[in-house]
Amino acid sequence: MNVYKLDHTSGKPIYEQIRDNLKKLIIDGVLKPDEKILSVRELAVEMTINPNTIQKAYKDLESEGYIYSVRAKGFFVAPKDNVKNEEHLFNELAETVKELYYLGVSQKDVFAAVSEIYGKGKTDLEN
Amino acid sequence: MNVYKLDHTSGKPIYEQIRDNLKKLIIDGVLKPDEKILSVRELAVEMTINPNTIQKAYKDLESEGYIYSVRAKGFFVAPKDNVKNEEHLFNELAETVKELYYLGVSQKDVFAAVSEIYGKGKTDLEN
DNA sequence: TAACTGTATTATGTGTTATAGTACAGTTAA
DNA sequence: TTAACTGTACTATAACACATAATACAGTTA
Repeated sequence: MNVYKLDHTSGKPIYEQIRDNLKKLIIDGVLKPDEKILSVRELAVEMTINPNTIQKAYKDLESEGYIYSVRAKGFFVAPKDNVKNEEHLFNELAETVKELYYLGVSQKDVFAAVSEIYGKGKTDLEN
Repeated sequence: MNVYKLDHTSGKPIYEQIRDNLKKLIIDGVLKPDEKILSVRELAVEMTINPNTIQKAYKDLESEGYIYSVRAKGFFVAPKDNVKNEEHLFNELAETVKELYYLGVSQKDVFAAVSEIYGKGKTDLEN
C-alpha cells in the first residue's frame, strides 16, 4: 500500500498525505467498495505515527464520502454514489483549465490529457 | 479588485488567499503583462493587514512566474511565457479528471466543461 | 472474558501564520 | 540634494494548527 509513503520535505501535513494517498487507492480501484481498510490503531503502528493523526485523515475522507465507519468494527470504503465531491471537482477542473488556457495550451492538448485517463485514443468522442 | 475579499471562515491563510485572488485577476486578463500592481505597502494599507503578509503572497507568485519585482520600483505582471506551471497543471488536471472518472462522470461532460472555458460550442473539436 | 474497534478528551512541544517595528539600499520626482 | 516612495531583510511576539502522548469509554467479536 502506498499509504505508507510519507514525504517529510513537502511541508504537507501528515494527515493530508495519508488522506490523499488513501483516496488515490480508492480512485484507482486498489480498494473496492465495502472493503475494510486498516484500523486507526493498526495503521498508526504500521506507520509509527500517532493514532489521532490517522483518525483525522479518516474523518476527512468520511466527510467527503469516500469511506464510512462502523463503530467497534472499523472503516470501510464507501460506494461511489456516496461521494459528495462532484460540484467541487468541476470547479477545480475549471480553475485548472483556465490556467492552462491562459498559458496558451491548446484545447486539443487538454482533450488529449482527458482522453488518456478515459482510456480512449486521442480526442475521440464516441461514448 | 477582488484582491480585497478575504474569507476569515475558510481557514485558508491570508497570504494564500491574496496570492490566489491575484493570480485569478492575471489569468482572467484583468491585469495585463508588465502592468504595475499595488505595492506591498499600498496593498497592506488598503486591506489593513501586515506588509509582511503581502510580501509573502507576492514572493509566492514571483516564484511561480506570474509576477516579477524591480527593486525600488515595484511588482509587475509577468509575460505569459514566464510562468513555470505547465507540467504541474497537467498533473493537477489528471488528478481531477481521474476523480471525475471514478465518480462516473462521462468524458462528454468533462469535454463540455473544458469547451466552455475555451469559448467553443459544446464538444467541438476544430482548432 | 479478552482483545479488538471507533470515539473523545486533556496535555505538551513544535512549527506556521500574522502582526509589529525597524532598518537598509535603490528609484523617482520635487 | 532632498523627500518620499519602492523591495528586501531582520527580530520579536501572540495565536493557531500540527503531531504526539496518555487515558478513557462504549460497542463488537471470537
